[in-house]
Amino acid sequence: MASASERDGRLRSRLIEVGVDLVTAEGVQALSLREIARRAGVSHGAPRRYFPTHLELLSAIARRGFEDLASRGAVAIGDGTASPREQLATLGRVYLDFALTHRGMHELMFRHDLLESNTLGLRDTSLPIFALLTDLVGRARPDADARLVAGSFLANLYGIAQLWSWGSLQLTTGADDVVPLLRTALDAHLGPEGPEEPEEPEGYEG
Amino acid sequence: MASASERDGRLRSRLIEVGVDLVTAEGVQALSLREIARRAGVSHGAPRRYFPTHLELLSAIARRGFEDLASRGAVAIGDGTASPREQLATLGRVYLDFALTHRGMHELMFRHDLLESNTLGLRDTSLPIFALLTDLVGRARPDADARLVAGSFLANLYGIAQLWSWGSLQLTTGADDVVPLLRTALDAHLGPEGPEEPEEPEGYEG
DNA sequence: ATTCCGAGTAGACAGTGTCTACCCAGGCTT
DNA sequence: AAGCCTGGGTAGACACTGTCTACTCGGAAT
Repeated sequence: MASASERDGRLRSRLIEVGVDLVTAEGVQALSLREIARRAGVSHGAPRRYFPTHLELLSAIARRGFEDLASRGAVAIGDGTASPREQLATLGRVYLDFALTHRGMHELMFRHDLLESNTLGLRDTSLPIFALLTDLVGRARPDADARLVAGSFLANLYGIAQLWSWGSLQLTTGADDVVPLLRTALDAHLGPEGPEEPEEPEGYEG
Repeated sequence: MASASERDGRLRSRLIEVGVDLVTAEGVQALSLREIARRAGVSHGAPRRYFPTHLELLSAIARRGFEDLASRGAVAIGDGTASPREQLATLGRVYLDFALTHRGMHELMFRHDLLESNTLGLRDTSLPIFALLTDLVGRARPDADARLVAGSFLANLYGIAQLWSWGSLQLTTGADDVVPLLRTALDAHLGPEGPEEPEEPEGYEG
């Protein structure tokens, strides 16, 4: 029986689950170490056995968010037979939808102190995502430096998620959903929407 | 003598200055209410006379950051005779430079809890900036919806500042400065760099 | 049967933001 | 001129936080 491995991380995964629920329901400021322990039904010192510091517990919760997001992306992409542009549009929509419906988790995922400490292993999580983006961009725009365009596009998505989530863009654009902004970012980085085949690159020497 | 107005806000502005220095020197986590009061040489209850809550003091400090950034932008723009694209490039460079050399302040300025509470009056600060951006974008790209493009471009700049500041892009792009990314974002939203005169817009009637 | 050890408890400590009672000098009224 | 009032600051309390440390206890291994 799996009693060993089961009990090894029983409280550990329970803490993470409680944290995920808590940040989803009440936001990132509710994620105090003691509150998580309380809701998990253990004393405030118990988490220390598995997470030496509060930050490491938060990192584990944030990583769950990244895994969740990556899985949603994978599901939406499917077998990956759609055009690169369509896949990028799908990924962008999935990401923005996730960011706006899981605001607390999204905020947690991109906290500076989490990202800057490598305890999260976050770079390992984000690198394949960035590689996928770079590949798609490279296929959609073979004329450009795919890493630069993919980086700028990723930053664009992130910025839209942030500015939109705190309402800085709703007032100014007057729109009631984020899709036009996503389309604008896509058009900007991939060129205006070609119907099927990509337009011939100008000034591109093969 | 201006004793009345002087003494009225003497401690108030002192607290803000201490906060600005502190966040610049030691980062946003050093901005505890009590630490600011300590460095200002007053008791921990004194700030409450001017800032009913810690958040309002932080907001006042952040607003100083916005004013500083806006003034740098205005200086860099000068009389505004340069081309819209050049002005946008200048503003982008000023913003990214500010964000990367004043990381603590930049982080404070865009904290969710500050932006979401209107105590800051931040929207009043950011609206004219966005209006300027929209105007410049509208002149640089008369064919497009200026609000959408300006919003996406602003989000792009913000995202680049964030992702770059925590190192998610250095590793992947391999570059050692942020200028290529800025150029990529500019090219994306304003079209590839025309030498002097803007290239004729395609499919533009009128 | 005894020893040992992992896992969790409980208390202490320094630090935080907020609240409240107090205090005191300066200007006002009377 | 005497007394009051009030703005501006002090100081202590309170609940809460993250971390550290001493401890307990049940079950497994020797």
